[in-house]
Amino acid sequence: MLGPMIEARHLRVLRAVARTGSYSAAARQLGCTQPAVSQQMKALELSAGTPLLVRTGRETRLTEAGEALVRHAAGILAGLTAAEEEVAALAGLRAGRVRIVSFPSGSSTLVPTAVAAMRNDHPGTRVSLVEGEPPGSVEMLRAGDCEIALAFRYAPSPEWDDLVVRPLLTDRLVGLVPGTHRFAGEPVVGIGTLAEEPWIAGCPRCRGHLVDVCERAGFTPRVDFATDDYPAVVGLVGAGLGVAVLPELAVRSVRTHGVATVRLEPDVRREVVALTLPDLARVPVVGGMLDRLEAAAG
Amino acid sequence: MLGPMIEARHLRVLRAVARTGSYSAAARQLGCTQPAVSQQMKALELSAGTPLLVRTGRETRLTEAGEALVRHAAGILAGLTAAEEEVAALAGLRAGRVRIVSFPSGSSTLVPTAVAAMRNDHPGTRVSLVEGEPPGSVEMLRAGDCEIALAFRYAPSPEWDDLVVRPLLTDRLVGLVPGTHRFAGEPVVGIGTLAEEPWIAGCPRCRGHLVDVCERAGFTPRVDFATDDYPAVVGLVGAGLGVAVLPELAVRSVRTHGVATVRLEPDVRREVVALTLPDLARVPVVGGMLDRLEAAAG
DNA sequence: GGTTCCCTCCAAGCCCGCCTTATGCTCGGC
DNA sequence: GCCGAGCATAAGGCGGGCTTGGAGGGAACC
Repeated sequence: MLGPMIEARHLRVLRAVARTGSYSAAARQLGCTQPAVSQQMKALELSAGTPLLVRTGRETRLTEAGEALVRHAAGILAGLTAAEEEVAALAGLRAGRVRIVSFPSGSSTLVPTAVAAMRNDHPGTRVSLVEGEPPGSVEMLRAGDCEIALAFRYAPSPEWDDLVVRPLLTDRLVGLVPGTHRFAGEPVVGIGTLAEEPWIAGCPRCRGHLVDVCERAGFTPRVDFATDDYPAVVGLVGAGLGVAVLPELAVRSVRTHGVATVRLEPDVRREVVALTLPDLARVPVVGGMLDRLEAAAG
Repeated sequence: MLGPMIEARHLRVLRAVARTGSYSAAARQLGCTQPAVSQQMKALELSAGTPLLVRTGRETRLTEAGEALVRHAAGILAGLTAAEEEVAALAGLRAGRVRIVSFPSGSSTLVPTAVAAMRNDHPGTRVSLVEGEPPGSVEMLRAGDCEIALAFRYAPSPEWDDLVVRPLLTDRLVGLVPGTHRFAGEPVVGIGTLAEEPWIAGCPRCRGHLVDVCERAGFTPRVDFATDDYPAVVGLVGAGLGVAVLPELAVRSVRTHGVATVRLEPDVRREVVALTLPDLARVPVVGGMLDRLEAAAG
C-alpha cells in the first residue's frame, strides 16, 4: 500500500472524540488510555494533511475536514457494523443456506429428519435439496452448486480423497424374492444359489456392483429388468418376475406385498456418507447440517 | 474494544482476492507478497468465525459470508474513498471555507487583495468576511465563529499570547490638520504643539490610545468629536473643526479635500496583524489565506 | 489570589501484529 | 513423468500501537 490509508479504527476514535468532546472521555468510552487516543488522532491528522479538530480552552471543535470525516464515518461504520452482524449471523447459525444433493433413497429418510432438526434448532437457516448421484453430485459439489452431497459406496473410493467424507451409516443389502419362492422364509441365502434366477436390478451403479458380487460368487446374473425406482423393483419381484438385491434402507420405505426379504451370504454392505469440501466443512451451517445428518443416521 | 474488529484493510484484501480469484494475483494487485494476503485472509476468517472462500482445484469461490462481506465492502470502501477524497480536497486547497473578521479599514484594502489572490489561485475555496474589532473578533475566533481575525495593536498584547499573531504591516499614524492650519505644510509636527487644538477622535480604541500618547506628551486632548467613520473624521478636519490623528492606511483610502497630513513627533505606529488559533493555522485554507494576507500587505 | 483538579502532551518501554524471505507441498498442464 | 503456478508454513525483522510515568497548563473553586 502506498501512503497511509484511513482505517476504521481511526474513524471510531475520531467519532468518539467528536461525541465526547475530549480525548480523555473518548479514551474511557473506547476502553483505552488517553495517550492512545492522542496518538491515533495525531496519526489521522497526519494522513489527512490537515488538523481535524481545534481546542480552545476546554472546548474542542471539529474543523471542516473533521466534520467531513465524521459525516462519512457514520455511514462507513454503520456499513461495517452491518457487515459484522451479517457475518455473525452466518457464523452463529442465525442465517445461512445449505444446498444438499442426495441420492434418491437417502433423501426420503435421512434428509427429512436432519432438515427438521436443523429447522427446529436454527430457524434462520434454509436447506434446499435436489436429487442426484455421483459422479454428478460430486461434480456439483466441486463446481459450487451445492455444499453437501449424500452418496453411498460399496468399496473405498479414492476419487473422494480430496473431499471430507463423513460416514453416516452402513446399509446391509438384502435379497428380495417372491413370497411364493422356495427361498422365502429361509434365514440366509447364499448368493450363488440364485445364479439361475432372473434378476431385477436397481440403479446403474447398484447394477454394476451386483454384477461384481455375483461374478465373485461364480456366475453372471441374467438381468431382465433394470430401474432405479425401488417400489418398481419390489413390485416386479412381488409379481414373480425375478429376484433382486436392495439396500435395507430402501426396502424399509416401500410396502412389500408378496415379497420376502432374506439375508444374503456373503454379507454385502454399502456405506452411506455425506461429502463436502474441506473448506465448506468449516462453514457453520454446513457443519451443523453434517452433524444433524449424522445424528439422524444414528 | 474487545475482540478483533473488521478493518478496512481486510476488506481491501478480500475484495482483491474475490476480484482476481487468487491470492497471488491479489498480492500483485495490492503491491505486497502472497503470504501477506494469506495471513490477512486467515485473520479475517478467524474473526469472521467462518470460511470466506473455498478453493476447489485452481478455482476460488466465495462462501455466503464471503459474499456478504464483499457486498458490504463495496459500499464501505466507496465511502472511505469518498472521505479520503474530500479530505484531500480540503488539504489540497481544492475546497474549504475560511471566515475572516476584520476591523473596518483593513477590510477595505488588505482583505480584497488577499481574497482575490486566493480565489485566483484556488478557485474551489470560499472566503467570507464580516467586520468586527477586538475583543469581539477574538471572541468569535475562540468561539469558532471565524478562522481569522484581523486586528491592530499599538503595543504588545499579552491577551493574544495563546493565539497565532501574524504581523502583516505596521502603519504610521499621521496628523490631520485643516489645509488652512498653520501647521499645514510642516514636515514634522510635535504632538505637544497640538495641545490646545480641538480634537477629532476615531474609534474608541484609537481614542484611548490617542489620549495615552497625548498624556505622555504632557497634555490631555480636548475631544470635540468622536466617530469611527474615517471619511467623517477627514471631513470634520477639512471643515476646520479640529485636528486628528489617523492611521496612514485609513487616510490613504479617503479623499482628503482641504486637509493636510503631517508627520508626528514622536513617531507613533500601529501594527496590523492577523490572528488565528494555533490549530487553525495548520489548516491549509487558513494558512493559505494568512500567506496571501501577508503578501497583500507587502 | 492561591490551590486543586482535570486534561493534554511528552518520553520510554513493551508487545503485538504485519510483512518479508525462504521452503515445502499440491495440483494442473504439457 | 516433468514442470510451473499457487498456496501454506516457519522464522526473522520491523514498525506501530498501547501503556506507564511524569510534567505542564488551564479552569474552577475556595
